Amino acid sequence: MRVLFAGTPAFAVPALESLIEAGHRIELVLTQPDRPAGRGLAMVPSAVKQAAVRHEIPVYQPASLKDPAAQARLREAQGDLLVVASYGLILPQGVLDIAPRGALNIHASLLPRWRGAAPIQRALLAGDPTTGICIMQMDAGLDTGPVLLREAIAIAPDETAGTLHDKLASLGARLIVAVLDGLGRGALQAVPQPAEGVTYAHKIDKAEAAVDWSRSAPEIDRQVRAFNPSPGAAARLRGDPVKLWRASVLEGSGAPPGTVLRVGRKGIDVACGTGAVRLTELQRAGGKRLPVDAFLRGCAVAVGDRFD
RNA sequence: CGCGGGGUGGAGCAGUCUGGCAGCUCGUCGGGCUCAUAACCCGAAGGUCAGAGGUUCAAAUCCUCUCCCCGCAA
Repeated sequence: MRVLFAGTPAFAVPALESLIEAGHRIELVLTQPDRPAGRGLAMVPSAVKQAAVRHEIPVYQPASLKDPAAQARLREAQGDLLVVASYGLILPQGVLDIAPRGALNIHASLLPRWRGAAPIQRALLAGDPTTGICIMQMDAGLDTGPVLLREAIAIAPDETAGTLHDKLASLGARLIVAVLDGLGRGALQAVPQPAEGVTYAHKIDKAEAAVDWSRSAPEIDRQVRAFNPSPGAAARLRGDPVKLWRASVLEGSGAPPGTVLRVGRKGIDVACGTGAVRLTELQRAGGKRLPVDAFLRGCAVAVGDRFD
């Protein structure tokens, strides 16, 4: 099939590549404009753009798709189908209608739960036992269209946003190829989303990464996992910023939240509002992520110290 | 030119301000001792102090440039 592909971050790359591998012809890749990012604010092309360039596929990076000129450009590409994966721009109806076979979206949740921008992190933060991928037909709403194919996966107890992202990205890649195959044979039926169980996965705000020690240990553990590898659960030890990358939940203590209860090579145990967490991988500003024993060798932490 | 921290035996760090013996906690190797939850004692090996140039009697330390890593911000 002749496909127009719209995507931006790393999540969309496996889908793009498996479509290519399955023999579909990618006429044009839409991705967000290069942005100043990282230290020094150098202009950085999106992960999808980098992949498209590797495969020598034309790339188009309009600032907005409302622009008639942009829509004309899409029409010229003459795709049968538009495939969207984490593109990051709202598609006006005019764009959704641009390909004869419509527009499909790869969404990383079991719709209608976690419609929106950050389904992976939201599922982890909420402590969901499962999540998955839905391939849906796009309509004017935010992730509201009927679902063509869906598959669930379990969220492991030690799952992080990084591991879950990778699993879902490859699942999405597999399912989108399956859907294109099914469409070709007319073998798929779109199922409207249930009205019950709708939740929204709002974009992650950096402030949410700050650890509030008065919360329960399981909540803090989920926060650590949801924000690994980005942006990292942010804590302060004696006033200095420290990122928490790995933790586990322990029984409670009675000490004021944030108090260091024990320090050892197995971890730094810290009291929470309810229960306690054992920190096993952390990072100081300017330093790298370190397992707790290495961390302690260069940064003295004593029982009674406070995280705040 | 967005702001800032950093690169020192295999790991993590101190030492740099104020130039003057290469240091700490571990790891590794050898020995000893008890054989007791991560043991303890003794000893040893292992360093172009990121790289290049400069200042100096003398540079990890001061000056200039380059490379690499990271925190913040976006």
